[in-house]
Amino acid sequence: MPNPPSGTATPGRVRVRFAPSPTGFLHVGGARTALFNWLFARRHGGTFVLRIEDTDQERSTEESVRTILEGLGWLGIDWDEGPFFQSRNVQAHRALALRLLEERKAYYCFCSAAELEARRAAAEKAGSAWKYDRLCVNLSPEEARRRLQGGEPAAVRFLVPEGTVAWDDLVHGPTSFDSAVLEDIVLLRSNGSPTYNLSCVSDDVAMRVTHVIRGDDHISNTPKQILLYRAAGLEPPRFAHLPLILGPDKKRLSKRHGAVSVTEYRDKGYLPEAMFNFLALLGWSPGEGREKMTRDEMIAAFRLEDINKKGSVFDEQKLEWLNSQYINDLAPERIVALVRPQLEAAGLLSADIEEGGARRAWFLKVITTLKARSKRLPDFVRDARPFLTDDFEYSEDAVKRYLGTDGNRMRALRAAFETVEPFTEEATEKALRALAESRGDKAADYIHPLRVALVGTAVSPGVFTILILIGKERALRRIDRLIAFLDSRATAT
RNA sequence: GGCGCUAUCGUCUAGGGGUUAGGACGGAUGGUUCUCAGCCAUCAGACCGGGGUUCGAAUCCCCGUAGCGCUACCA
Repeated sequence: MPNPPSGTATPGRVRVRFAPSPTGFLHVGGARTALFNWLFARRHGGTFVLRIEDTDQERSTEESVRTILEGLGWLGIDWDEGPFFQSRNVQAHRALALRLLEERKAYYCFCSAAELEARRAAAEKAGSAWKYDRLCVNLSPEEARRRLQGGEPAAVRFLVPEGTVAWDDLVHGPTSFDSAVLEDIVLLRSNGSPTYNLSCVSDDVAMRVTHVIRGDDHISNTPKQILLYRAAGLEPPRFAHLPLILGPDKKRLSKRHGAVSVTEYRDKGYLPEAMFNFLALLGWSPGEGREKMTRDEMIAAFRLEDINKKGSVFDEQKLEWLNSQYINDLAPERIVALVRPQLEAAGLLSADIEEGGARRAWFLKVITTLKARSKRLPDFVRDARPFLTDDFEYSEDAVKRYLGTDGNRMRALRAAFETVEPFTEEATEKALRALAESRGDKAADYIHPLRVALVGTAVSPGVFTILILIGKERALRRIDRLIAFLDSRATAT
């Protein structure tokens, strides 16, 4: 049972929302925002609402909605209400704008995009910062109505009142803006569609959102929204602005930094629990140097006050390390279930290693010996290959480093192994070492080529371990194959 | 340009008027050993700069500087 909410929460039930726009995949920044909202809601026994901000009809796609839901689902971030689609609420958004219009807190603006652009260019040329010049602010309602009826298109602008706008940001502390720096923002476009700030406020009110937790690229939208709440006579929610996730160049993480979509990380073989844990630690720390934590531990420890203000670089190496930690905790059965599709795709899946199959137990042993050295799921597929098929090559590196010019040692080893019974790790190791000693060689002179014979690579788990896993019969065949390879090489040169 | 936000090891961070400035990833070295990984041990590595306040500042204040974000009839 988590402790009662700490002082940050306003009284009453916590309601938060994640509001992605479906114009692409779920990127890690968005995922982290969702995650923090989720953690906060769970911590306070509140409600997590999912709202899809699809009002940009040009760029929003259903496919994108699907991948966002898929990404959240993969991470185990579930929502209590929604998904709601913002586009369904445009009537409410418009009604709010119309109400402000009625109360003279907003006004019609007939300036066309081209006129605006011209005036802006002129202002910039003159070296002054451009802000909408309020050309239409004093139009009488009668004149506005007349021009509207005459078919002239008009946008609705919010009349920004004078004064300062301040709020106590839950992560940044007291923050304020002079409203003089704000221009009269467009609420309704000339085609009648609502703009972001209007829709956002309208929906947050409708959904009774108590805490807006979002990226700090929204800090400059916050005063506009607070002003809108005030104009509507509504109490604004609390705001918490999260630091951005950065690429290695300290710029906001984007596609040119490589993978930014959570599904890409899934496909690269990261575990959702590792990704979740890693993302939670980006900008948040529970203190005490805790790194690897369960979801419940994170929920219990989560406090907005502990979120730091500095943007954090996404360090995939650390993600990989965390992932390896999580992989290590996984039961072999779970690992098999996770890599099964890739095994199948690689043509390595056979009935006898499936659940209930004759070699199931054996295969679980293979996975177990591979576990400690695996950082990502595909590592298993790569490393399990020589256990599942004879179809593998000798790596160039292994050949260069460990293969001599003739097969004599391997011939001797093969003969020695042939008589080892039972064929155990201890017995085979003893036989190999005895053989090496009797011939005045080092054990390594046999061990390394043997590894190449067995798995084709210069690196693997302990040779005797894999030797037993592969089994006497197959091992002898593979030694034969290496001898043949060595002999053909000898005659070729 | 305007406005805003930020500033502790390479990276993620803890700490916060008096500390050997702590941990994790990554790096280096050594150990285990048949390789690599793992594991264990050790090491290197930071308070952006300048002024204040103070007996004492990385910590509080101011001023710089730098980085980032926003500056749409996108969200």
